[in-house]
Amino acid sequence: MMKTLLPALAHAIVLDKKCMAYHALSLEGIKSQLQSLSTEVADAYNVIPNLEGPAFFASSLAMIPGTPIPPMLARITNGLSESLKLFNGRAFTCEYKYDGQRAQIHKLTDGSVRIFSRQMKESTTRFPDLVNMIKELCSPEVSSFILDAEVVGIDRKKGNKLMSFQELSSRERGNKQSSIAIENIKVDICVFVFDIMFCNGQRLLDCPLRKRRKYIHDLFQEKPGYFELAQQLTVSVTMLKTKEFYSGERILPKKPVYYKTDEQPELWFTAQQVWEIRGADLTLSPVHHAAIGLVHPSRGISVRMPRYTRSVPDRNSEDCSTATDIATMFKAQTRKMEVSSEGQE
DNA sequence: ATCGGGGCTTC
DNA sequence: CTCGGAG
DNA sequence: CTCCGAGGAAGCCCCGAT
Repeated sequence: MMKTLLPALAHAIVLDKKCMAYHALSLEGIKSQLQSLSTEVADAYNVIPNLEGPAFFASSLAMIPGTPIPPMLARITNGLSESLKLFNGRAFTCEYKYDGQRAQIHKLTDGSVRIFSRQMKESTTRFPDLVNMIKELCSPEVSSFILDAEVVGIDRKKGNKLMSFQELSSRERGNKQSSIAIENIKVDICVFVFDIMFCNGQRLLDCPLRKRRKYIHDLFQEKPGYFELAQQLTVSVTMLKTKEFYSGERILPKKPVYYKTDEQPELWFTAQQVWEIRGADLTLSPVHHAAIGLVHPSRGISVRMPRYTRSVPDRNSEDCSTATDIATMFKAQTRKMEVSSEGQE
């Protein structure tokens, strides 16, 4: 109840001590003073949720690695349209919601690493493997930090397949005194880091997410299946409308037989929208099948560095570029060195 | 030595 | 985690 | 709208009964 009790206590103390010249203020003035007092203690609690000791009352508040901070929590919306409204047309970042367990990872100035749960309880003894990963993958110049991450169960024998929350929770717990034994861990974990709140004595919460992401990227070495940055995507409104459009019955249960590709995407859609794509070049591809057989017997043509430009509503799917069109475009472009060197195969 | 339930923690 | 009441 | 408590599923931990 810290968000209720703390402001109340602060009000009581200040009013009792008559620290401010309240008699000189209007009622509205007093209210506004108390309001800002509430904000101040709430801010302090968000950095030092531990009311013992002098740190909480220090004038310059700083996080202290080893003392967990209240986690930033998600808020539920009614759906995409409501989220969209909140961002009011601006691009925003989406992040994959991993189904695991929240972990606030601290590295202390003495070199030790400690893990805290969403409820700010210490869970270091449950994750000795995570502690080792951090020590291994953190740049030596980083003396202290606080990271926000999701720990997910992972099956390394099945191509790093992520496991369900239930499987992760079947992992041993350990207790305050003793860590679980690293040798007979039955559920491996991968850590997906999505934020860094503090690093080398510096509070980072006030700098943009983009920048915090870059800090993580620069200060840690990623290791697939062990320590990864959370997957994210910055989305424009055009893309979102496309995300809404391709839903429901427009998602197909399986690949239609007349779709000629070896690609194995997660979803298949009906062909009903024509998109304009801009690219740097057309290249011969061992993977993609567009215009296969027209410029090379076994290779198709792909777009190098493709970017979505716009959808073309006045064309239906039968009116998009054909294999012949693509072959013609490929032959017309000036840079086509692969053709001459590999065309003889 | 083994089992089961209450306690605790996660989501 | 979700839900709903209090303010 | 924010805060907070109630309540639920699932799993490990621990301790007392057998």
